[in-house]
Amino acid sequence: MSSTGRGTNGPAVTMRDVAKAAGVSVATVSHVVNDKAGARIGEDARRRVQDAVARLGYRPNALAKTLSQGGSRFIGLVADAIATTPFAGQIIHGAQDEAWKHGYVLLVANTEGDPVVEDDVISMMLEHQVHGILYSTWYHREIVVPTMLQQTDTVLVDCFTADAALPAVVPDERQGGRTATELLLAAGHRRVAFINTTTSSPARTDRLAGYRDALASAGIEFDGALVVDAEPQQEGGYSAAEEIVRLGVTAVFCHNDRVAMGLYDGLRERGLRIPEDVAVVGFDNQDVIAAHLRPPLTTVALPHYELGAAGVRILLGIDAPTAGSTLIACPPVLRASIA
Amino acid sequence: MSSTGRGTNGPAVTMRDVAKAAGVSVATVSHVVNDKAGARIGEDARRRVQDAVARLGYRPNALAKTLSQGGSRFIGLVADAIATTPFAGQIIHGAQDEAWKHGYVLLVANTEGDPVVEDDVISMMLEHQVHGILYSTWYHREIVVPTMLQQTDTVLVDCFTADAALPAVVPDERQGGRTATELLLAAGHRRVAFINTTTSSPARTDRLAGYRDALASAGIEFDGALVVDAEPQQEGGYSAAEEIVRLGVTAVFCHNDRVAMGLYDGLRERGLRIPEDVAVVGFDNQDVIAAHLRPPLTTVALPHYELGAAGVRILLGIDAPTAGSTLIACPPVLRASIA
DNA sequence: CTGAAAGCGCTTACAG
DNA sequence: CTGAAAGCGCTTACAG
Repeated sequence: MSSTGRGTNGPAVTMRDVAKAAGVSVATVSHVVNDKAGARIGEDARRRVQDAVARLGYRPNALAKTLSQGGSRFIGLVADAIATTPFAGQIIHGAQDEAWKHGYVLLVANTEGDPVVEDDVISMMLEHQVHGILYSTWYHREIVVPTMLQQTDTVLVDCFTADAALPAVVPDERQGGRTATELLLAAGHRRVAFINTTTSSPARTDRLAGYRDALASAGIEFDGALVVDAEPQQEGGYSAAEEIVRLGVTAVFCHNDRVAMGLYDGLRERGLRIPEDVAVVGFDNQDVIAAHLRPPLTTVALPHYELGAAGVRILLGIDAPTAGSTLIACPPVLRASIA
Repeated sequence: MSSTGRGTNGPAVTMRDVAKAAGVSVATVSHVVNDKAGARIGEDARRRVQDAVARLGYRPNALAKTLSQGGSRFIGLVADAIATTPFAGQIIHGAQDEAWKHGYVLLVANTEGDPVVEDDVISMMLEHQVHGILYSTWYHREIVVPTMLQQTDTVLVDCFTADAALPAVVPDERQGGRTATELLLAAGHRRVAFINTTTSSPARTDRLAGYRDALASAGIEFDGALVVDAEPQQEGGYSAAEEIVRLGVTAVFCHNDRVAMGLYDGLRERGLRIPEDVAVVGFDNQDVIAAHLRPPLTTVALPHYELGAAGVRILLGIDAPTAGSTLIACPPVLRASIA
């Protein structure tokens, strides 16, 4: 790669070079470089080593260190869709911060859901001696894991298996649904519709349960006519507008922010104002959308960052995995779509 | 991590174990496992090794391999914002696909733009003996790179330095601007407005240049009154609507999709239909937005995937770096917002 | 307080 | 065709 102009790196300086320059053995260098507790090193030798390190620009070879110590400092993170939403990015961000905090480095790989790539990626990670693997999906769902994962510790992030054999950390959809609904109820609304998704998923089931929880707590009878199904995108929300108007509700909880965005459109087209005529709450807190709708959308956040962080905590044994899935709260994000 | 139920991994099986099981030396195992061209291995020995490998479930230790071979198979990718848009994810996706194709693995790290984290991240990568580093930003801009990058080969992705000392690969904003404008011109529009961003950047400068190029080629005189500046989000587009209406244009090129989204709103509010009354074209092809606006937005794509892929190609010396920056085309994405 | 030596799991000339 | 041996850059008992 001469064309790129490689850095000023001659043949890397090793611990032996430092030892020679400092007039000590490599063992001594190793001890001072790593601040070994057990090792009593003379002030003089220590200083000479430190000087040599600085002067030569010595940088330890992490790979060699791993080899001799056994057990690497890698954690693998496999994601199924890194390129479509920021969700995977948030999981990576949370996982990385937590991993770093404990001296671990993330080896991330994107599979786009391809099982063949998935196996390649997992063997790559295994060959790199990862401490364990975080297997993540971009939306909460049940999965069947690649069998190759049995060869290492793994924790599931934003997904889970039917038999709950693997520790999993997922968003608390039910609490999220309850929270969203309560936001509307707290503003005085009594007839609140719920535009749920047509696709079956934990989000569909549990957000509905949360919606019912909130109604029950408020002493409002559940009315099945008030929940309408729609595709989980803008188009779905837009189409649902007519039904929402017909229902004559004053508030609606949307399955996600994209649906809310479509609903805004449909409502506006029918002369309804948000939040004066109808209050709206979304779900996801999707960056490019929620904060920039008119009015800015009150919603409930999907805790992807925390999902990633909690995942590594469990993988490293810092947090104990809950029996079943570990639930992470979906916090409310208040903006202006509720009057 | 016993609580997680570690995989069925006893003390990893090594090449020595395989050698013993196959009744050969480790050298022989190494040769057959790596399919060494030079080495003539008897059919018999080869088979015994392969059997042992399969039977014991041997998996080579990539770290040890790297150590003995020198020069690792890692490429570092530092990103400044992985959690807000899918852009970084697309760069990662492209870089990973290309890296894998050549037997390299990506070590990705997110810095959220923090210089301290940046230095930590780069030293981590250096210690892991990366072959080189891809330094990327989530929007195209001029930067000054961390000096630590001098210690290895690096290529800039979606950013560049003033002195062009480092190879860089960036989107061809000018061509993108021209393409967007031409889409409108080709549909017969003559008075096309341009809502540019208020923030100074290559995108602002070069998309404008492209817009002028297109007009010039079409023999239309540039009219400065037709370019209006707005903040590069929905709010900016919405606010610009009034001016657009006043201008009486039949077409507008928006600095990005988010601006277009806001403009849709503002235009609709004034009773204008898209694309019948005014045709709109965006920029970015932002996943969650562009395809789901009403009508779906015709736009020009930011080639993040290609940026990442081209970056590794240059880093690996497969493609020669262009003097100055390597420009990647921004292709048009046709949908329904142009009549 | 400090060093010689063995070892981590692999590769690679070099012999035979 | 196959193996013994040295070496990659580090760590870690163990001596002294």
